Amino acid sequence: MTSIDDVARRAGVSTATVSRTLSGGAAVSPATRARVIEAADALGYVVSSRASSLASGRTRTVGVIVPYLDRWFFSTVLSGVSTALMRAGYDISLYNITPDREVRRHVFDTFLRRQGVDAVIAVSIELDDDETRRLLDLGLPVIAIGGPHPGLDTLTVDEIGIARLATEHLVARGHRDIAYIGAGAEFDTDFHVPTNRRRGFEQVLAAAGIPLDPARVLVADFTIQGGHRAATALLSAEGPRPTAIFAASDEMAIGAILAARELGIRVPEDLAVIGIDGHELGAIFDLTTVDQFPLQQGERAAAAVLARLGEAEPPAAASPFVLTERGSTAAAERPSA
Amino acid sequence: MTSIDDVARRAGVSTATVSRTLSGGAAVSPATRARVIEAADALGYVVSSRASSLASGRTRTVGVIVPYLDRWFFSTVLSGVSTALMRAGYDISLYNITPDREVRRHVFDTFLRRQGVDAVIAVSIELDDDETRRLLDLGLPVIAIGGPHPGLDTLTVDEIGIARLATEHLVARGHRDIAYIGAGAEFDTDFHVPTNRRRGFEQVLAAAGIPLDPARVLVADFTIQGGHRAATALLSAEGPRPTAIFAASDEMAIGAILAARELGIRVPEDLAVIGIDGHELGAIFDLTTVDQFPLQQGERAAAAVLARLGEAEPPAAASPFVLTERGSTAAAERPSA
DNA sequence: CTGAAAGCGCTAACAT
DNA sequence: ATGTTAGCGCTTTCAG
Repeated sequence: MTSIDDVARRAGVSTATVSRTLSGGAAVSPATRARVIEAADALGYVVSSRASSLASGRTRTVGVIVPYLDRWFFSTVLSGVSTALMRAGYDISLYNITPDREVRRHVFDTFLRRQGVDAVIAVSIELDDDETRRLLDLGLPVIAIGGPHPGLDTLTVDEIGIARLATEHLVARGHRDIAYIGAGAEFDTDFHVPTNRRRGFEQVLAAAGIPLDPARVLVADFTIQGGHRAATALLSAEGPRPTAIFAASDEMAIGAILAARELGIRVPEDLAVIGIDGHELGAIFDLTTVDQFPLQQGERAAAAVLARLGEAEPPAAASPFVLTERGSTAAAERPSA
Repeated sequence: MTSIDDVARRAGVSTATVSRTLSGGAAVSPATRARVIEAADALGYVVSSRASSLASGRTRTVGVIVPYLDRWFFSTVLSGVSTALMRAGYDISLYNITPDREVRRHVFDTFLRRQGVDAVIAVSIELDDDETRRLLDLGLPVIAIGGPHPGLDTLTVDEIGIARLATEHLVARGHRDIAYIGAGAEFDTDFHVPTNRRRGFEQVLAAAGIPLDPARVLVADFTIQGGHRAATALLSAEGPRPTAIFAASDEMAIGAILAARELGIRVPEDLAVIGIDGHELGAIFDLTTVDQFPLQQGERAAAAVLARLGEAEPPAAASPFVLTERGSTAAAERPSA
């Protein structure tokens, strides 16, 4: 391992000058700078970030906490975070926390603290007060995606607005018997379940004077399988069928479409389906969705962190979302009562 | 930030003793040990791993390189790696490399070297000779998943065996006109494309005396969309249709099933479909597959790394795979000529 | 079994 | 503009 001393010796300068040259900041004469760089290149020198960080206090590493690695939304956000952080020359320390309290505490109390990260990004994690405090106690910039997180710097999308947009799309097409698949009234502490989506849904129904039948609100876990299960139950139940389904994630919406197909229910003629997210599979299922650009959310979180670290401009305040209209909500043939 | 000095002072011992106690290794009298631990707990002390690693040379961090973060196989493997490493108290430094040569070099030359990792795990990455050398030059244990990687310690599944198993399943059911969707003859340098799967497929056909029509070999990118596209082309082409499709990944197999459904082709009556991987969506599509347990592959890679670091026993040599039979390959009604 | 002391490789004053 | 000199917080000989 070639060290800074080797470079200094070869360039005929002090280690301080090498450090100054390579860290960019301080003033170094063009001639010396050239010599140092030549020496560093020749020797294939790369700073040891642990030594550097021990001396400087900065690690150029950000801790990223995610609740799931193998679910589309989270891995897409992570992908965005990774790209943006790497571009800025930052390393990422990855922590996949589980619902297990033990594991979570261990991450907050041990991993994060010993590793010495410059900041942390918490992706859609439901934190209790204690955990929030521990995070804050790190004394670092903490950016959370998907709030609300009282006390934390949170990057939110307008969940209510998204849900309203989707619901309005359905209502505008004449649907009055709309089922909702998403988070229930209860709370999932494992990852942040946007109850606000349900709220937006309810607001629009109320505004349109449509009474909400509690039996039309189904709980599922945001996966294709979960949506499939919920929709199968819903669509094969006795009594009148809803004319539309609003799923709080595209994956559940896709599950619902699959369930409908299996039951011989045509989408969109017999049933309109709309989701949220902008999932890459949306196109193949011709799914209308409200895209919330998870990749960009990750990039924005990274940008927010870099801004807090003085490395960049803060990103724009609000995360965008747009309605992507596809075939799953084409005009219904069987408008409801 | 409370440091080792604080703990030493409070326990009335030297910092050396604190270090010895907390690192487990050396002999410390029970009485002192108790005092040290009490002091450390009381102060909420956590070692600074950068200081520790600077002094000891060990970082308890392993670098994990993946080609994709947002594809099921890779994120599932990563999930397994993460779980196992975390359980062992190791941190993970995540590097999502891209096809871009620049980015890749930067990861190998700069990120990995400056960060000071104890080992690296390369998940299904196609490395050229130069990159392999750079990795080896790190002087660290390097475990690759999905080879072959000449020169690297590689965890492989028996790709040929997997493909043979899947193909034999089809042949045993009377299929003689089988299409293959997977890697083409050419090479994808971005991520490791198991050409061996095609080879296993061909071997079984040859053994069964079934000539392989080159038009039956389609190239796709291992995604649902890719499989959908390839299968749509295949199934809507002029001339006789194959009676079975062997897709080199479950995602492509699912894409094929979706394509078949759209074309009104019944699975499995008109078309049998088999995939490889053990994808979580397999059940919902009633897909027969050869499961290769990606989560466990990740865990095994982590175990292999820990073994090389002297932290555990090496995992068993061969990665298991099993045929999971579902409805997509139930007896065909239209046996081919 | 425990302490003293010398670094690990770098950065950041402080000089010059 | 550049060199000198303290450390950063820990581990590890080396003594005792």
